[in-house]
Amino acid sequence: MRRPKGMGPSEKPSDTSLQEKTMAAFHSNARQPNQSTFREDLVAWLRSLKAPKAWVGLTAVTWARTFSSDLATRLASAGYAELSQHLNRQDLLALCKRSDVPLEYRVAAVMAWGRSNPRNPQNNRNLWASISNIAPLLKRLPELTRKQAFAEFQRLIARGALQGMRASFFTKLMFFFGCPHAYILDQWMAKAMLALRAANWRVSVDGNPKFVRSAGNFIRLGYGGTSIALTMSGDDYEAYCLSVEALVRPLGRVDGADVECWLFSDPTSEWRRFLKRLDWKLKTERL
DNA sequence: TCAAGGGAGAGCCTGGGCCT
DNA sequence: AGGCCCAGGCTCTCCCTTGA
Repeated sequence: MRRPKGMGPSEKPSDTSLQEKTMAAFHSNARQPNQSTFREDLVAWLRSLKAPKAWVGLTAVTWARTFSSDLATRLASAGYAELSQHLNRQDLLALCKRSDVPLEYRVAAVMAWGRSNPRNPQNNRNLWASISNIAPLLKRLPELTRKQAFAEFQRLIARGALQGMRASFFTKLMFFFGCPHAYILDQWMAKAMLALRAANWRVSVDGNPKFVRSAGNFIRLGYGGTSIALTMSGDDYEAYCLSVEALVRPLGRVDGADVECWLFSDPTSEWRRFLKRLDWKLKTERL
């Protein structure tokens, strides 16, 4: 199936009835996601796309080399082949379950998988220096709810105990270290969910859908739109996870993690190109 | 045809400056 | 003072071009 004409923010939907239904849903601000929460035409388009290519990150050794040659050497000679390999999700999930691998090495593997700031050595040095502060929380992740875990992360941030790591990478740790039903929330997942949410679209003067982020979003990007805002709470994160799960059936996916893979897509996909065309620097507007 | 080189795009936090 | 915004950081990978 091709991309529907009405998909884009400045293009008119070809199906009038669909347009009416979609527009009616634009003003739905319900916090609990339901079918009208999302733009149905976008969901249908997404469902029709071919499976995205698998994400490929860095090896832990390569990542470590971006800020510490000593650490890179230590990882390379630690006796764990996975630290020198490009891991997929399943590989990384398996590695993170292994208690025989030092916790910080597993964290490095997750940071590498997500390509944490290879262009910013100082950031990664800060991140690495904060690991001892976050280690107790990481060990408890399997026993915490996703809302509790995210709230504890925010408390660490507020105390200044965690530098170089924001929600995008903490949620990766939540996912890989076994916090139940936690999903990764990075800029692309945030953008995907904001774009799918019908309340963030309006009808412009020429009758076309126009992307305008409303004020009621539980997902908030940082300024410039490349990071997750520090103002997101545990409740906000919980609402995000519920939204992901609400898309399992509409998108025909297996579970929330599968939805996340689908929405994250790959950097060259049609879906990603669509997201990039939207204006993420716009301030939120009150309806 | 293949190897080498170059350009562009991918990732995201921080610091600092401007604005209200 | 706090909100808002932008530039900086600068490696790895992919893809296209060039030259042997």
